[in-house]
Amino acid sequence: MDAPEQTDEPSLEGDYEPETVESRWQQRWVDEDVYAYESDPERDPNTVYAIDTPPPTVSGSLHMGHLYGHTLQDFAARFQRMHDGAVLFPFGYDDNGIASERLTEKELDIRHQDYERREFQQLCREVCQEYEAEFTEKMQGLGCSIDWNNTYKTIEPRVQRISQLSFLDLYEKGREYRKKAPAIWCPDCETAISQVEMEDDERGSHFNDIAFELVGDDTPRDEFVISTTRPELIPACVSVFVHPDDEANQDLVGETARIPIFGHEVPIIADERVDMEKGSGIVMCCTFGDQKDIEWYQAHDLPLRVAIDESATMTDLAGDYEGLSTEDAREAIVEDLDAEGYLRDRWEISHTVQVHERCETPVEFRVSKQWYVEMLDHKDEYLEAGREMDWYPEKMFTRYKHWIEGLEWDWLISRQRDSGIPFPVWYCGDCDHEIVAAKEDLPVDPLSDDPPVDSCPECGGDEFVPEDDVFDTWATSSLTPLINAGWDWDADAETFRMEKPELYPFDLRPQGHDIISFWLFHTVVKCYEHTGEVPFDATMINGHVLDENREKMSKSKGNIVAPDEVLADYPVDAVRFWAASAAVGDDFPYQEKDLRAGEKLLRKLWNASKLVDTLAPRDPEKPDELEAIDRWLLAELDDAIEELTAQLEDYEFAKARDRLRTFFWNTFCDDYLEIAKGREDNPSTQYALRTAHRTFLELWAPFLPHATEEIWQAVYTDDGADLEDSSIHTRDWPTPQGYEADLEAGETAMEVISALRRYKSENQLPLNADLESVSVYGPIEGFEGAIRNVMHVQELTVLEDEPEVTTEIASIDLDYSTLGPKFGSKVGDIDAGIESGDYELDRDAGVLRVAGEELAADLFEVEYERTYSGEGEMIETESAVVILE
RNA sequence: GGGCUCGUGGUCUAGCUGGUCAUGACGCGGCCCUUACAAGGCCGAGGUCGGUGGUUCGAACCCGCCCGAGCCCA
Repeated sequence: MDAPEQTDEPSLEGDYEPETVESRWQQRWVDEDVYAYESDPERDPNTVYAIDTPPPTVSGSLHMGHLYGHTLQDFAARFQRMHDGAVLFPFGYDDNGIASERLTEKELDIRHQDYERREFQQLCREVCQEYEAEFTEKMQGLGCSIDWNNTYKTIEPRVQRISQLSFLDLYEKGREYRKKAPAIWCPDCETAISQVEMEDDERGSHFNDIAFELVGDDTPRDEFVISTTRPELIPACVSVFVHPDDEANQDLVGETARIPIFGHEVPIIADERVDMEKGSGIVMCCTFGDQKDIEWYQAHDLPLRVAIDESATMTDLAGDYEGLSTEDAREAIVEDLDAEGYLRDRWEISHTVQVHERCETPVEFRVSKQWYVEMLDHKDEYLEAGREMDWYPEKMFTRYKHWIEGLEWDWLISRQRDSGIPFPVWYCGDCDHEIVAAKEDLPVDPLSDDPPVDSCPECGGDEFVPEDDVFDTWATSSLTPLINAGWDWDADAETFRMEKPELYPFDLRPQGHDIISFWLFHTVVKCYEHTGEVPFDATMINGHVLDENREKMSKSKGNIVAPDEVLADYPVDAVRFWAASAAVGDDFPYQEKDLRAGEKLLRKLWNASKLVDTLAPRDPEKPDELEAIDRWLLAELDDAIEELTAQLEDYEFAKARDRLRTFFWNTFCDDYLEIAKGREDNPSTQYALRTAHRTFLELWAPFLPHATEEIWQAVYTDDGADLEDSSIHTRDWPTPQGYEADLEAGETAMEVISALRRYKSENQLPLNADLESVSVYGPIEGFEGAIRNVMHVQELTVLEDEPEVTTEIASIDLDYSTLGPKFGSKVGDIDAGIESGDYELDRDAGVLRVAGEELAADLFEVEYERTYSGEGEMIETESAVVILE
């Protein structure tokens, strides 16, 4: 076999070679800025389509989720670019955070603690650059129409400035506060973390039954037993709870208990949050064992007893156990309880504990000073904002709704970490007064920079303590629309303004369904508070890519499919065709056979293009009058354009894909092209062929950008034309041209053709075998030539009258949709009457009498069975009768 | 434990504002080299629409319960 020839120029020669074609176009699209967005603040926002893209963590590898998510966005971007003009499809790199911190330490063999934060961040930026470049290359290999001139990195100073501006704005609006409150805490990382960063893990442990004595003389009993997995928390015990319906233990309510070993006394309180099924039904409440302890602490105004410090070491409250780790203290306390007779039982269990997802350390709940964004008082507004957006699919709105309705805590935004974007805040060393940075100074790092004042405006003190916390990563990720629109503080005008106001609100927020409650929700909160506007017109929720067996891909299962491997075997366009197969929002499996279907389509498109090229000149004259068959094709094409446009506007990519494939493959290739082969010198057909072919390329362009570009450039552009103008992707989306045709006749003709094909197939005749004489009874006016030609019919007769047949009633079809409401429960009797033949058909009156009722003509249809008694063989189709002799 | 979503031939799916032969693709079997494409074309087989109870003249579709899967939150 010959080596495939390197094709540097687009051409229709030979077979389609995606491996050379696809990379060539990817390169040229980027090099020649085909997808560049030019901002014009004066532009009408309605003519700009802007996508707020998700910023992937670039130090990680590209996975199928990236590929799928961006491909969906690209369908929308490419369609909108053709349909409605300017499109912004930006790209964001998320490398602000612990992942890049670790990466930098590893890469440079350093510890971040040895550097000033600002210096270390500079090192991070340098290290991340390589990863960004690599990620960019991989993304460009997906063929998405991203504008690579419009990118942002969450680690860059511009983004730091916006993040800090956001903090200042919310602070000034009174939407943020610093408060001592319980927070989820990782004792290994020594930071507060959010709920999102926790995960469940199954761990071995022990249940310990511990006896508590009652205090006082006249007590209902001497002692009771509680069960706990965390005996080291008994020095932190602040109360004991009993369920109000727990009759067996009701006598304890109102009494006072003494804590063994430590001796302090706590009240016994009734509360319905007690789980009566667990252990003795009596539970201790500590500072803090779990989230329920926090609820109780808040609900019953309990005191704090902090026995565990930020590094999971016992405090002085733990008396003799001070300085021990929680684990050592647990063992020591159990031993001592046992020695003193308080330990009544102990057995091994396995249970779920909540651990920090990053280091797998079990979390603690600690009281510390943290920054919060107030949210609970604006829940209604955020819900309303969600309602104002269009949701694709609509059903996903309920997730957002339930999330907001279930919110119980304000948003904790401070993290005790080294890497990240610092809070632009200092505190007065004397009075703890909060001093925030001046907007024009941002970005600042309080660890390196001085506060904007010389003395505390509150007490006059001149010592300042820098805040060393950094923002939660979502505090920055939730600003992507503002980053993309260039939101900033205008010091002269003393107001916030956007560099590209025409983009905001954005047209589309794409989202995985798993992070609706984080990314989308937090973005709505932030942008709404800053601008008073809902940041998105619409949100498109994408599902997850599962493995061949419909299971979630995960490293531990080892069932991950890497995009690199897929793209090594299949053309990008075939992968895109697969990506378009699922309804937006549904999870769907990776299936290799679907990729083969895409490959077949590319081959079909290529081969059909070659055929069209041999049948018609590239730019034929438009004839004054089109013939019926050609007008029919173009009228059908008009219908397809109309439907596809509506589907793509509604993000119904799967429907659009199937509609277009069916029309292209079955109607155009199987029906029309076969007919056109016999009409190659006909100017009407030549014109229709070219019009349809150009239109098909345009309609396919959002789905199959590489193949359509290759064919378009090979056939319809002049050499050396500027790609920005000549690319198929910058053309106008097709609109219906108003072709009128006898669609019924076209449809009937196609039925006749397929009936003849079936006849040949069933009689094992070649499809190009001659048929001597064929008669047709049915509306095929204008299509006689086409039928004769494509089916090789020597003599075609159109019958004026129905052929000689003896007819017999085969069945009577009822129109149940009107019959049902009209006759209700009589329908059963009517059915039975027809079934048994017990009815009377009055042809003169046009009515059917059955079961004592009279049905008008519009309620039923009589189907006849025809028996042909003439010469030859009769074939019936939906709307025609065909006779072969 | 709570909420949301999903369950349709061997596989992936359409249909789900109720109307009676349930759509298409892949796979499978048979036939056909026809003025692009045999990696094509034509024909065919294959379904208790997860189970169950109900509403209705009529349920894949609406409602209840159960089973299974996924996501989110406890």
